[in-house]
Amino acid sequence: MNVHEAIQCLKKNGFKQTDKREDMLQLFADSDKYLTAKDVFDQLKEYYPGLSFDTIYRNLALFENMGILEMTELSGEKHFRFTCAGHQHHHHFICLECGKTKEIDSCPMDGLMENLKGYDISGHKFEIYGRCPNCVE
Amino acid sequence: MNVHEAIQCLKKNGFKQTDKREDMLQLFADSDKYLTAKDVFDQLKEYYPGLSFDTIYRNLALFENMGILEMTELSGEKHFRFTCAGHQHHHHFICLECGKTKEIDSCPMDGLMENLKGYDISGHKFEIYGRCPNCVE
DNA sequence: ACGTTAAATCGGAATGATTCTTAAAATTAA
DNA sequence: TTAATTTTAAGAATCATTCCGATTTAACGT
Ligand SMILES: [Mn+2]
Ligand SMILES: [Mn+2]
Ligand SMILES: [Zn+2]
Ligand SMILES: [Zn+2]
Repeated sequence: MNVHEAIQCLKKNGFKQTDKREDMLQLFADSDKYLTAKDVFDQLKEYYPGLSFDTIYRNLALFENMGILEMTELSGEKHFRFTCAGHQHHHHFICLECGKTKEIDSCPMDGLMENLKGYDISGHKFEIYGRCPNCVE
Repeated sequence: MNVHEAIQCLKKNGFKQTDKREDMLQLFADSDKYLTAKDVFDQLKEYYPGLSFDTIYRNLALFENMGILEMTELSGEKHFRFTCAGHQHHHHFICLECGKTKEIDSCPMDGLMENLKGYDISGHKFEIYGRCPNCVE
């Protein structure tokens, strides 16, 4: 998924193409990082002086609903990143300093379902936290 | 860890034994569930009509600092449960309806460290979400 | 190009969980 | 009994997020 595909996805579902949406998506496309609403706001604010937080939150929620962004909650804040696509289900190491991620290709759910008969599984979360080599120096 | 041990842990560190602390701990000891501050408040409120939210939050934070409770954040709210001890590191299935947990004895970090050379790993989270057999009916 | 309309944005107010304050009253540990 | 800690009270503050009414804009048909 890239910015262009994301925009097409929006239009296909009756949502409008706006400069702010494009710029928000471009931010994520460029970064491979988990960003908070504030991160996004701060970066777009330079180009859109009158920017409202509502616009950020509304669009982040929209993008998440559309499957364009994926979200995780870290220390009480929602963090978003471009949805990983193109290969199989996987998980992430997340740098708590810069938000950068590294893919973990295995999924701990593999071979675990037989232990959970009778349970209705709606989701799972596997994340590794720390500092990436860059942030370690 | 049980209520008695938790109380000893508190006293050893200069904190006092109070009825409310005992009752809070007993709630967790009895339930094997993740509870929110509100859950705890609502249950204790019956016995302590003048109970303050401040007391709940203060003691939950204290218990967490002491390692008596463990915490996870689910949809923006802190959830606490009695710290699992007595056997090796493990993870949990968490029922999103009633908070009940089931132990998952494997850890997805096993054999994963060689993929993360150069990373400084400070933690990880593996949780499975859904409905427990009781809540499925 | 123009008008219509639904969608998007803005600015600010509201929300909800949590934390913090200060002072007085209650409880605990010695 | 005394001193230290805990709790209450009542509230204010914080912070991320959501909601609202008014205004602007993108998309579509003419
Ligand atoms: Mn990925
Ligand atoms: Mn356990
Ligand atoms: Zn980093
Ligand atoms: Zn359940």
